[in-house]
Amino acid sequence: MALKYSRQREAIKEFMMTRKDHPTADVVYMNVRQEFPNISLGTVYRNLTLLSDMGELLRLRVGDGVDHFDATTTPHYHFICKECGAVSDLDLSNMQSINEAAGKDFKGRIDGHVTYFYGTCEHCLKNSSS
Amino acid sequence: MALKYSRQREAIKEFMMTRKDHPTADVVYMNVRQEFPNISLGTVYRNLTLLSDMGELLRLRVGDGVDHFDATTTPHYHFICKECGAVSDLDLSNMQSINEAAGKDFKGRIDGHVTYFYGTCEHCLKNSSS
DNA sequence: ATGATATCAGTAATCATTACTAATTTCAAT
DNA sequence: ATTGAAATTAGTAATGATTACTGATATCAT
Repeated sequence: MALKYSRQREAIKEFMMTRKDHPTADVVYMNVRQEFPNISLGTVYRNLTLLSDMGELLRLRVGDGVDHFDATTTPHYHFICKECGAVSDLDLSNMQSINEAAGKDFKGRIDGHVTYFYGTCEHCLKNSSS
Repeated sequence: MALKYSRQREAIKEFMMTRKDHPTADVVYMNVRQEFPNISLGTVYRNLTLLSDMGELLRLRVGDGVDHFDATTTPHYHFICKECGAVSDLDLSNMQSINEAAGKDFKGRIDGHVTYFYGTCEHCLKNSSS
């Protein structure tokens, strides 16, 4: 029941802290394998899920069919490039007001929202003009 | 290349028009089977994808791991109940302004956004108070 | 009617993720 | 330091949603 220390979990956590590009489980796996060559993908998934459940990570479902993970747990918004699929952070303050706007004329209770912005990233804009 | 009529596709389209609860492929399958007992799940998926690609349906990835489909293609927002998973429409006008707000200090181009509101639906609120 | 081709039913394959199991690691109590 | 219960792991199998394949059938312009 009690949580026990594990080197693998610590390595996953540390790797996530170094990344701001919201990697997928597979990317985490490939990278942590450099330190733990025998780590299994299941261990990566289990720990990413555990850390997400504990609130130390965010699990992002950006609509590409693969889960992304984010070590920045303070509320913020994300941008997804339609060209390359890259996920990046947006500098946009929390829009609590839209919860209330959505709650007008709605019978249930609205606790929060998830917003993803879509478009073309800086890098792909440059490439398409070539 | 040219699109040909098919009874199955028409039945799927008609079924989708009668529903406002954003059914999954499996739900469509179970229902259309009453009229076409031999229809296959692959046919349902292929047509739902085709109709989505043509813009006659919306494919919603609400974060529960299963795609939902929506015959209302005019822009609107959705609510997902955390208790029962039901997906419903919200009467909320389009918030184009948040695209511009998000675009401040952002180097790429933002074309649009997807927002899902989460909470507890009217029905589950009633049940939890028992 | 006929022929080209889009679509179908049925089934197999794919892909991300989760579950299972025997072996290993952690860690509190001795 | 040793022990032993419980958590964690590596490896692999299973799951579930979706897509791809294939030979047969339906559509439709000629």
